[in-house]
Amino acid sequence: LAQQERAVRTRKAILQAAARVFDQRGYAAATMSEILEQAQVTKGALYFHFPTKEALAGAIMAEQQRFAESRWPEKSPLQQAINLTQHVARLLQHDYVLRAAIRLVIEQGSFAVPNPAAYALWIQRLRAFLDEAREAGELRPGADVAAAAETVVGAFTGIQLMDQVLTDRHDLPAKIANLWRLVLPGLAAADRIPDLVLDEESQAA
Amino acid sequence: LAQQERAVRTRKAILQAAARVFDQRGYAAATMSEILEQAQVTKGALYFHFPTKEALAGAIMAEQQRFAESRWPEKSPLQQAINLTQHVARLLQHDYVLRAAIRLVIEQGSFAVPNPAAYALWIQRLRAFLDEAREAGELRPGADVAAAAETVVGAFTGIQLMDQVLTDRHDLPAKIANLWRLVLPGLAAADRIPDLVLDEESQAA
Amino acid sequence: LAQQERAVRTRKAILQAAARVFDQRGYAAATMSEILEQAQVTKGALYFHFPTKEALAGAIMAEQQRFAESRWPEKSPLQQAINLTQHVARLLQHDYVLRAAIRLVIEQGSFAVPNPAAYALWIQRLRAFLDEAREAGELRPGADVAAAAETVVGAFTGIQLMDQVLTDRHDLPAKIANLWRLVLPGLAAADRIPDLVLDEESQAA
Amino acid sequence: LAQQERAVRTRKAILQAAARVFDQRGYAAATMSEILEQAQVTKGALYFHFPTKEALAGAIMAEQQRFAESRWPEKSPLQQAINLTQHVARLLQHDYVLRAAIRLVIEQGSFAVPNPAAYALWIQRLRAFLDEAREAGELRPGADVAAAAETVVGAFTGIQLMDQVLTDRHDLPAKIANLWRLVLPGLAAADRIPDLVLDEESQAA
DNA sequence: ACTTTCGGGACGGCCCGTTCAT
DNA sequence: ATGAACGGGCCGTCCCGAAAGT
Repeated sequence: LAQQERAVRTRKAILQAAARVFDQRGYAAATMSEILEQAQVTKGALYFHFPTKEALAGAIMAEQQRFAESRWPEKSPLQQAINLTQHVARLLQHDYVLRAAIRLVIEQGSFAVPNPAAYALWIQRLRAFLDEAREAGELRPGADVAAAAETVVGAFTGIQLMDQVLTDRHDLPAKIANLWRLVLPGLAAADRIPDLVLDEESQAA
Repeated sequence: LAQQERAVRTRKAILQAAARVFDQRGYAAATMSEILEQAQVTKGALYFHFPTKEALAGAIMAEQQRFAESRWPEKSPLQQAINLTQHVARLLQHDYVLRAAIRLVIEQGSFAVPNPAAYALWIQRLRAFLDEAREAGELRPGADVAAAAETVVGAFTGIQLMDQVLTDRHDLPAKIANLWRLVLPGLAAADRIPDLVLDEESQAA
Repeated sequence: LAQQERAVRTRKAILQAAARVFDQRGYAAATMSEILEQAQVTKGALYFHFPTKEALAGAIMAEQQRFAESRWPEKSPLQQAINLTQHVARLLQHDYVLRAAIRLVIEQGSFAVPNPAAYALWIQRLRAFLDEAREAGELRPGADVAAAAETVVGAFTGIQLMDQVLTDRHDLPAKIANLWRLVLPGLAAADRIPDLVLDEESQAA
Repeated sequence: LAQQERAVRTRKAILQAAARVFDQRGYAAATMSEILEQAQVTKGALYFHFPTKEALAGAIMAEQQRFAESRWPEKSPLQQAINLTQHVARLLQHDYVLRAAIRLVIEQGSFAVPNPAAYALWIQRLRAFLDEAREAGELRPGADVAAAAETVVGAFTGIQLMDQVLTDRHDLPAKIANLWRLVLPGLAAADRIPDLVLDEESQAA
């Protein structure tokens, strides 16, 4: 049992080191050696926990689920949709596992059979909020909920990618706020827009 | 001089083969051997034209410029902005060089010093149209042109990426039309929106 | 631990194969592939023990130390100096590691920062004998011990090199005897010279 | 004819560039590209004058002959032998072609069939002086002229090599003077030694 | 159950000496 | 004398197993 505790620690160390390396280099350019080194673990240990490089990448992509589950009670559904994206935006600035997960999802096709599930997860999550919002009368009459959810998820992905090159993701929340500002008139009922908080951070400041 | 013509052909063959491979595999997983094979060219020929793998990637990224220059006369500036994105969307479905260029720009950071210029090129192009649109009174009063240009470029990048996994880019033009549909209410003067053609293709159909 | 015994064997096999190849081809023209082949070892094994070609060369040069330590009791110091050179001369005819070590030391400057230590080792060793000889009254009054040690080491290096081309080192001991014959009148007390054995081998014959 | 003049210049430029590169890197590590670059000549030009790398090395080794021919009138033969070595020693400090020639001769065996002629040239030259010296009564009675000539050439080779690592050949003439100082008592008639100048340079100072 | 040392071997990018059509 | 092409080979690294110990 003491054994197992160590094993858990080892596994975690590997996962985090791998996340760091995958995030920086991408799947193909990441090397097991660098991961070993950063995790302070030997080859044998790593291959006991993860039989192949691909398995390691898979484990990291799976971690993504954890992030999609956050929820904030009693807010308006539309605000919750916004909050979800801003929450993720902020996590992306520091959390290596999430960063790696997203990068790996994007690169998927190059090292494994592409799996839409990863995108679908976020699209559904967002769509659920938008459906609630429609029932709550927060949406503009003609809004296409399915299209909007998909568009926002795609847009988020790209903006975050671009911002990484442009500002190393320093102002990602602001960029996401811009996205919502541009999109809300086409999505939300006009009278609800003023109440929505697009960026909690700048709010606090 | 006849010689040089052959050289030009060789260079082109290499560039296209490289584009195909980079597009499919990404920079790191692409191998010079596969490029050689697809280009039907020998190692010596390749390394005469491009001293390193990185140089080859650079040359492909540079080709991007060519695509950004298209222009359609006499249309409204806003329509031109839309057309630009739709033009690129359609090219992306078939043109390997453009596909590779975009993929390489995204992956940049992993094999070279990240260079914002590539994004900046498209942002400026789009912004120029929006500025014209403002002067032509096509924009909604409060619209932030700079933010919109950046947002649209980022969004386009991500949507195209997502659509590659979801539908192998089969309905990319439709997805881009969705983007504009969602965004135009926040950007354009309300009375101009009905006149804009979001997707020429479906129009033709 | 049983494993480690195999590792020791592997390492030795590599070192000896490398010595053979370095001796024959020189550093630059030696290829890792030929070393692998001669050592009957795979690349993985080799690169586990020696991370680079340079490291392998370094390890061989280090082996040199071992050879400089031989000593023969109760003889006159001058005789010991002679014996040292003749011992090395004879080893050079058959011991690949020593041969390679010397060749690599000579070529040093072309693949690493030149390191005088290798020469210094032999110069000091010889000089120690000469110092003892002086105290034992074996030297000619005006003899410059420092210069002589250096000169003899340099001369030995060159003669061995030349003899390799001329006779494949078959008569190296005789050539070294010639060196001493020429040099002793300028170095040793005249009455001691007749007692010195310049070449044990021809003696035995 | 103007053509031919240019050809001569080109050939010379190649030879000197090659000398520089061979001297620094040795035969195997020298590359035709670096030679091309330093000679400011194109591939075609080089391969017109020298069909292979080996031919180029051969041409440089042949240049050596030129250096062995120097002669100084009216001096004692023994002094001329000394002067020859000192002359070469000083040339070695600056003349790339001579340096390269000697290095290539030493490395010969690795890229061509070893050819004793290169050593023989110098040995004979030196021996001729010593034979004259014997007739002039300058030698010690029992001196073995053949052995001495060979020994000195070998010694010179080694000392120059060692001094390159130790002092980048800065004090090579002094080292060669040391060699003669050590060797003369075994070679020359005792009463002639004081008149010999071992190192003109230090003499001048 | 977990970890380490040592090894296996395919392949990676690249450069090298050289030739050939012009 | 040139620019373009040739293709073999170089060093090193990569992902991974196997055998043994803890």
